[in-house]
Amino acid sequence: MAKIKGWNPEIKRQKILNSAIQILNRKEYYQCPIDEIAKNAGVAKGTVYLYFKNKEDIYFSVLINLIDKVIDIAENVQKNDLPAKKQLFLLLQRISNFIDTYRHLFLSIRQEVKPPKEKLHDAFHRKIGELIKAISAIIESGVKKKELKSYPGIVLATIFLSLTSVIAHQKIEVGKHKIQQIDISPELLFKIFMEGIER
Amino acid sequence: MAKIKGWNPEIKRQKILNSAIQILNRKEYYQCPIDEIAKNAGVAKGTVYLYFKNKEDIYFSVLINLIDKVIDIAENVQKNDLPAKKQLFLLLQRISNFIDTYRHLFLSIRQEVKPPKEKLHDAFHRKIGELIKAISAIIESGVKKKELKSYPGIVLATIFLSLTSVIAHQKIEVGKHKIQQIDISPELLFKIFMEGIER
Amino acid sequence: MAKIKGWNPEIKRQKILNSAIQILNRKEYYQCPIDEIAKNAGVAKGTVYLYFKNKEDIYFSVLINLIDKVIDIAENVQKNDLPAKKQLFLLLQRISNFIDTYRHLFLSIRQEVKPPKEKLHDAFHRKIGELIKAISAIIESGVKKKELKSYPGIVLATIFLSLTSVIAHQKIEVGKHKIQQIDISPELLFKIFMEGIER
Amino acid sequence: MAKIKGWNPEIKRQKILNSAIQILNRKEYYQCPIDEIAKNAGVAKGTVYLYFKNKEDIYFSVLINLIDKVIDIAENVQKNDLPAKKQLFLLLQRISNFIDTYRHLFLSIRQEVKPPKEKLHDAFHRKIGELIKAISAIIESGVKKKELKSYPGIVLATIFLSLTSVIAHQKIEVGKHKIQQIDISPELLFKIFMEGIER
DNA sequence: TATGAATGAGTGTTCATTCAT
DNA sequence: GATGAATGAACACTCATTCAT
Repeated sequence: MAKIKGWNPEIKRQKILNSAIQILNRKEYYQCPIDEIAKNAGVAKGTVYLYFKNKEDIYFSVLINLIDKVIDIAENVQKNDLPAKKQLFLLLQRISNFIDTYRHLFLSIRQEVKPPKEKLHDAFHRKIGELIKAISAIIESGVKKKELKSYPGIVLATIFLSLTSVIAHQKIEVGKHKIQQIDISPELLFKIFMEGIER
Repeated sequence: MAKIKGWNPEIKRQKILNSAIQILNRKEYYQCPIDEIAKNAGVAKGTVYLYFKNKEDIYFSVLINLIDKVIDIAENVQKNDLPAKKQLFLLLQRISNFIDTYRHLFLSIRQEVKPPKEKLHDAFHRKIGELIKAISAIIESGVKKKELKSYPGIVLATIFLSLTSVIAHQKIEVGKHKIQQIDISPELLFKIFMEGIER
Repeated sequence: MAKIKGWNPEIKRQKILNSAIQILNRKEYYQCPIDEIAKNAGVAKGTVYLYFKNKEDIYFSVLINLIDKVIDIAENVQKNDLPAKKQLFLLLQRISNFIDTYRHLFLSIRQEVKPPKEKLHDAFHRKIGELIKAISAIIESGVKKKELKSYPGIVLATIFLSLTSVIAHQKIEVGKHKIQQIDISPELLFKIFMEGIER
Repeated sequence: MAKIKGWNPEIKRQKILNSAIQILNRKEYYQCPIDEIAKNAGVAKGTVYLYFKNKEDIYFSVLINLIDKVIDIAENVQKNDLPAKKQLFLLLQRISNFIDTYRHLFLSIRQEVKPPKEKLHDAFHRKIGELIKAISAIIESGVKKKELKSYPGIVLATIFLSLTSVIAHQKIEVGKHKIQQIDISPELLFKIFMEGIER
């Protein structure tokens, strides 16, 4: 039988991926049975294995998918012809919003370190590299335009990314009350990143 | 009669804890069977349950134990009567060394977000609070002495802690080669934190 | 698509149930690992959990299944248009035979008292109620026809059921010799139930 | 060191036994850890093993202890020089009261059938035999005095004992309501045993 | 005699993965 | 391709029993 006209395996793959993103954003990896991801995607368990090699593959695909979204944000920000400083602040704000939705997974990205299976992890790290590059591009344009001090773009991008996790740790509720009373606004964070804390 | 002369439960508890620290620093929580932790500590599985309520209890005890070590570092640094700035830099260096040994677990600390059991997690968060306080103390003394700009100590401590994870992400080897070529030294990181990046 | 043609979950469920009946009839509940029940049924341990929620579910399902068999006996006996007295005797005989095969489980039925999980136990007790009703029906027809004294059917059914356990305790072998030399035949038991022992 | 004057191992044994009776009357055998029995008796776990060979030994000792109490009841009743019928009724009443306290264990006695270890079970069955004998004695005196029909005492005693379990099954609460509405009083039960149900 | 820390076999349950349909 | 029944390895946790003190 010929393929159904217009049938696209990518669509179903994405459906499963989106389901996985939801589930994995709620709980730890080991608390997310494939079956739950499948049901949530409206497909059978076996179907998941037609699109992903195994559970880890799903996991890293989710992370990569998420990083892609952040890369998109960075690239969109860069298209503006605002000053680099403004772009960077905009980026921080948008990532901050992004984190509101994907906090748990976002922190997973930052945390992921030791992979059982090399291949998957390599792809993941290459993707992280891409993200750093995308942020780096904004920064380096700022360096070029003398808006920013001339540190290597990659270095600053790495630090910038690290700062975003400050945002992610805000507003985490424990029990029924926030545990950290302080709210570090993107504005404040950005100011400190720009000006430092030394008098 | 009851307690055997010289028997000390804390010693064995610590032995198990140290074993758990080793194992949990190597792999994810769900990949660390209690049995492995026990064997590694030189005791039987059942013995672990004499000292810890369950696996989660071990996990959070490990994290708390680790945070305690960092708190110790911070408190020791503070005892010097060096300028706050120097203290802060010293702290960054020492945490950097600390991370060399406990990288994976250290990142777990930063990442820990969704706890199944409230009680354990509350204790964990209180401990994180203590750590922030300890770092904050150093910073506030710097603010008082006009070495640092007058931001709230807790805010800066939170950001400072976040920066340490930049260190943790350095030098992560994937496969047989570093994935990130850049090396962000504590010196560089500190300079940026102090002076900002804006020209 | 979904269900394979001819696949019938009831058949496999029953297969597992029958296996469980065999095993549980031989030893105490806590001495019957799920794994043994599974192997005996020719399936894997995991398969058991596709058909039963947990071990208790198996246990109560077994008991209910067994009571159903006794209810069937009672209902079949009632279909005869023999006098109630004859029916009652027939019932005693048939239950007596039934007990030969399911002695241990039959005594479990009588003994079951303290349930950890309400739901399962409720179903079990409802089933016991059904059995009492079925026996009661025979007795009440006898009361109506003035064959029997006019006690409430449920009362007499309860007592009747209790008498059957006299049968169950017969012929229990301990070591290699019967422990109770006496044999109380269904005939004798029935006679006493009918006529009493008072002179 | 000499034995402490008046120290009696039987006293401690009995203390443990009483504790075990309490615990085992509440839950199933397999749900009663030795440790709980020990704590409840105010001794250490190890101590239990100085007085009992293993858990089964405790269990059968408990049952035997309980049967002894019923034997005592029977023997006390027999000492009266009431008519056998009155004695039998008295016995039923007293056992009924006894059951109020030891219902769960009492039903265990009736149910116990398949023992893993021969020796312990033999002792148990011999004790059951004693009980039957004690009840039998009352009955046979009644037979001799022509109060009762001349069935073998053992047979009637066995049936009599079986009837007591009707009492035990009364008033069992399931959820929050009695499951069996009927209350079969000792009086009614006795009347039926005496006179039968045939018209 | 008494203790209770230590043991490790045992078991209920979960869940990633496979494969016949 | 899609399904979901079947599998069985894996693992947390319990608890009877032992034994050094």
